[in-house]
Amino acid sequence: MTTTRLPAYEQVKAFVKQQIGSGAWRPGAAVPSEAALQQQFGLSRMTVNRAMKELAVEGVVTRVQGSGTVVAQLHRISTTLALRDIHEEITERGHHHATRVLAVESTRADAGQAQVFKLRAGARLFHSVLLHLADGVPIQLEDRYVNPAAAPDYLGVNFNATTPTSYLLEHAPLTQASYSIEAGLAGAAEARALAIKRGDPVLVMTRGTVSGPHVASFARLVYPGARYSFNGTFQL
Amino acid sequence: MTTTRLPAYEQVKAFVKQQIGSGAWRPGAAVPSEAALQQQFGLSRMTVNRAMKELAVEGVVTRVQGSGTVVAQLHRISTTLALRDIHEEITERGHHHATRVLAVESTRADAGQAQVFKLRAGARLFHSVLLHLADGVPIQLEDRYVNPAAAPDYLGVNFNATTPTSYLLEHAPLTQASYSIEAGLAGAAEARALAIKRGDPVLVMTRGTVSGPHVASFARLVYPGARYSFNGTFQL
DNA sequence: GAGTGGTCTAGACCACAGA
DNA sequence: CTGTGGTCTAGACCACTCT
Repeated sequence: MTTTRLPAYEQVKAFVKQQIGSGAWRPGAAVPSEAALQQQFGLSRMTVNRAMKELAVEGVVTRVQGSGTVVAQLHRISTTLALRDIHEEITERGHHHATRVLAVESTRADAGQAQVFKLRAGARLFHSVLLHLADGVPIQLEDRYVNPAAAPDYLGVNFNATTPTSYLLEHAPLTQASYSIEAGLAGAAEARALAIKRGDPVLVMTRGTVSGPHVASFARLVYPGARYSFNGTFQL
Repeated sequence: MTTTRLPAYEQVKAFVKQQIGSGAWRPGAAVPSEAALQQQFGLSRMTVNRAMKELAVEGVVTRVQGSGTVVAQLHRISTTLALRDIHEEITERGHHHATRVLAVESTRADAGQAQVFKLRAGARLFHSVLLHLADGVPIQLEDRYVNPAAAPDYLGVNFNATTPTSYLLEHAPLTQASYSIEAGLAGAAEARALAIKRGDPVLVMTRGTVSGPHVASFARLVYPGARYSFNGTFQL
């Protein structure tokens, strides 16, 4: 056998997806109740329930307790955008990752930073500026501020051996994060670091992380627009 | 009671997350087996299993059959980037959405398009160019090619009443999609349409969809960099 | 009240990893 | 072989919606 036998709940999921994909069940249409599917497949309700629950999580169907299950109105084309460690991302694609440390220092929070980190203005903040290269080509400029309370030894880290992302995940367990992706133009300093021209397009990701009680870190990640893109796929 | 009692499996999940979040269980550390948690909480194995299974899906822990469960090495900061219908997205934020139809026409596939759509060069393709506005401000320029086999009546659609995304999801059930997000510079035509200056930064999303046997559609969505960003959050 | 999904139990058998 | 997670059953009670 080349095809391993699928678990029962996967067969139910496949059946439902096939009905939807073929257009037989249109968005908004009712999906058979768990009891009906139970009969049809000769399975226990727990198994059918698992299948439908997973389809609901995937956004394929919408379930309302007491009412029923319907084919999701707008199939959310939702993919998981994984915000991964740049080192992992580069090496996984078979390239060589190197880091150039441009600055590692202790600074004082200005008014805006103080608000973001929920500290008072003038509080100590760690600051690092790193350039990440894939096979020698600049791919990400990482400008990061770190809350000393969350990672007291941050300034002593050897960033040629560990990335800030990796170090922080290890030492300041992540409880919350948010990101934003925008387009921008390279400023003079950014252009110089990334080896592009001033005014060239760049992708800017701003990322904030919370670790327990602390706002741990804020990073501005600048990617050369011509050399980097975020990609993803979605499968029904 | 302001706090509703949490389901048992949610309590188990919360406990595990709390242990990880507080740093008590570090990445790579073993998580108690299902049997142990079953004892500790006085629950059936199915319930404990559900909790751990969901944590695995969320990327909080890694499970290996026969081996055990460990705290995930790098907490994937993975959020679902939902590629939603622009109309939904704008109205949900309380703004008014309007569409300006710049072109709706039938064209012939050039070599590149033919390859993408898996058609022969010269085959018929539908083409639409729309400008989406939020409260009168241009927010997305949508340049889209559609496979007539997937949506024969595409040219007859009233795009002031329905967006192409919405129409296609309705008439060509989605089975697969892929996207790419890049930074670019506005060209002359794009700048004019979006009411920005030539050379201003733009976010460019390229999106392809497959519906059953057909490559259904390819769209190039251009957002003014200063007025749009992709955002997301992650919660442990 | 009938029908639906949400949760939970106390068992069971299996596939797989590691000693 | 023991311990682990993966799957599955045949019941059960509950919360909710709709009529």
